Amino acid sequence: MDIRHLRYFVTVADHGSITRAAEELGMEQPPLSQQIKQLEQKLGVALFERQTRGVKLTEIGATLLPRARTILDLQAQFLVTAHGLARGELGHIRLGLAGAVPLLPLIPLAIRRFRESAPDVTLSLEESNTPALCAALHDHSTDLAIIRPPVPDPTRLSVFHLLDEPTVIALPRGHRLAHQPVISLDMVAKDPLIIFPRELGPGFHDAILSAYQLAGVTPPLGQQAPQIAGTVPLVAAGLGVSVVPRSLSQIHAGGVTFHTLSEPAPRATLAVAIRSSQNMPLVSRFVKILRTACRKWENMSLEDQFPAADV
Amino acid sequence: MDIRHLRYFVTVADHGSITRAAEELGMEQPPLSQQIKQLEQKLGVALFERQTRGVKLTEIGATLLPRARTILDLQAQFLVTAHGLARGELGHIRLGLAGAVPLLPLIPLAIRRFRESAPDVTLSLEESNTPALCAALHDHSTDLAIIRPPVPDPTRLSVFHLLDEPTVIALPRGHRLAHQPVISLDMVAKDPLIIFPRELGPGFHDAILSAYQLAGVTPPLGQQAPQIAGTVPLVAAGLGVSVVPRSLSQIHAGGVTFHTLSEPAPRATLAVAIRSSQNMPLVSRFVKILRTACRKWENMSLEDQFPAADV
DNA sequence: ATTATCCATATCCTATAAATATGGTACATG
DNA sequence: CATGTACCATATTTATAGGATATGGATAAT
Repeated sequence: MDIRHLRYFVTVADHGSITRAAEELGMEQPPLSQQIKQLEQKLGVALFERQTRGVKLTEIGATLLPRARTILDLQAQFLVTAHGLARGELGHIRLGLAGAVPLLPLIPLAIRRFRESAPDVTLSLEESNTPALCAALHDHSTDLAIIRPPVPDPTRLSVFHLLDEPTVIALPRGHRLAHQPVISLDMVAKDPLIIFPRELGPGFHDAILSAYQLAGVTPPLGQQAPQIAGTVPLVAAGLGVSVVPRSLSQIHAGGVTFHTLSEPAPRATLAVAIRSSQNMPLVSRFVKILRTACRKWENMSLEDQFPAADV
Repeated sequence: MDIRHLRYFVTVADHGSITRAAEELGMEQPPLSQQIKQLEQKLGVALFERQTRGVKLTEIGATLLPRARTILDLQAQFLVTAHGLARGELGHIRLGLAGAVPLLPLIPLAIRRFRESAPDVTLSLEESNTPALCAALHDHSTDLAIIRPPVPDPTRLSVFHLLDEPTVIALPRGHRLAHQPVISLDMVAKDPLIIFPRELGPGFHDAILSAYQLAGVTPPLGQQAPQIAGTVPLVAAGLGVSVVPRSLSQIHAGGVTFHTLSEPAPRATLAVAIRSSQNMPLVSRFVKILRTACRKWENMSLEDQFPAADV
């Protein structure tokens, strides 16, 4: 049996006439008669009762008709879904975000733009750390991840650079340098450095420590923060100072002040990673939107990068 | 697109290899490769990622796979259902019963036998009156009806005789003839006759009245009963006497006694009616079972006709 | 380096769906 | 009552498409 047979069956049933159904189907009457006959033979049942004027469904035919319709509907849905997937207009994307990434206004913006371009795509977000996100990509529990390079195991992953974000230094309220707009690392060499565990973001972690090293100082290590953005409250509590991506300066917890770092200053790099085998148009489109958004963003003024409403 | 394509798609996905899928499908590898390729072109998406050793589902392919499976399942169900309907092994039958018919042990027995022969057939019962049942047959709200002939409009209906049941006369407790085993109609000529409205069963109604006429008497008409079996409680209330099918003697309400009628006695005829256009094997089978059961039943002794447990 | 495995391409063949032509039947109409 | 019309069925031919066979190419295993 064939889907064509079902379509013929339904069309003939709807028109009550083989001749008219043939018109609708864009074919002649004799082949349609034969196809119906063949279907009946294959099924072993009479679907129609031949009358002098047209044909009429038998009871069995009437029983079978709705089932044939659902199969045809499903098949049509199948085609629509496939075409939609082909054009990246529907489906589901699971997006992983490295620590503190959502604080960068750029990212929510890109997500919003993507959802406008593909309204039928459902999106799930998950915030985690870079190594975990890479593992999630590998085991297919995430489709796309914005991470802080480098990735531990780049095999089977494609990584696209997004942007290098400047870092700032966070000082507690009342710190002796709280009034200095620009600070160099050697000026805080004696302040305990609040930093996140290296496992949560080896790239950024190492960037911070090597910047200290370049500055020729070795800070005492303060308490470990549970995540990248988690350093700010600890600074606020007076446990030390911290070097964070500039986007974190949006957090105004407990009078913490953020100060531009003079060179040598680490940079917080962001990249987007996907599986190399990934060829869903949805994902490619998301990556494209992200990259163009980043290019625009890098040419913006500081005020535009962090709109007043957010700062 | 064709169901065959879907079957190929699913089989290749299950085996992870075109070659092995081709074996399973009983065909060679090259045509299967081509069909998969065609399907991908038609859908506009890559379903598989060709690898050096076998093929692997793409993300889109994995999304589409379960949908393809459901379509295949539905199609298989469709075939099974059609074949089942062809053999009369499944489906649904709506059976209409005229008044007081279920009291005849024969009918439940036939129903039970039918359900044994076709366990997957669902059966719905409805008790009504003969004209209403015929109307229900015409408008397809019932498939089969056991009625009391004649039917008002026999066009497009086929009626098969089932049996002629003797009638008995029902007397209230303490009636002057309560001890007489055999009674003739002229003996109760002065007792009010409890009878159902003619609309509920014209055939039986007329049979009763013409029997009285043949006996040369015209009884006073008592209260009308709401249905055929509804006469018995009215007799029990002392409102008169009633002529009922013998199967009603199973009702022992309020000391009513039932007495054989000497000639001229009406007969309560039962028949089964179906639409003439009806050609469902299920229905034909039911009719057949009914008729053979009736033939057997007519040759039974009274004790067998009304088993002790029921009488 | 060689073999084996597996997918892709090319060509041929067969099966089947569709078109054309025609016949038969019941209902409508003059 | 005869004719015409509408509709389905049958027969024959044609074209298309799926399948088989043969072969080539790429990659991993020995």
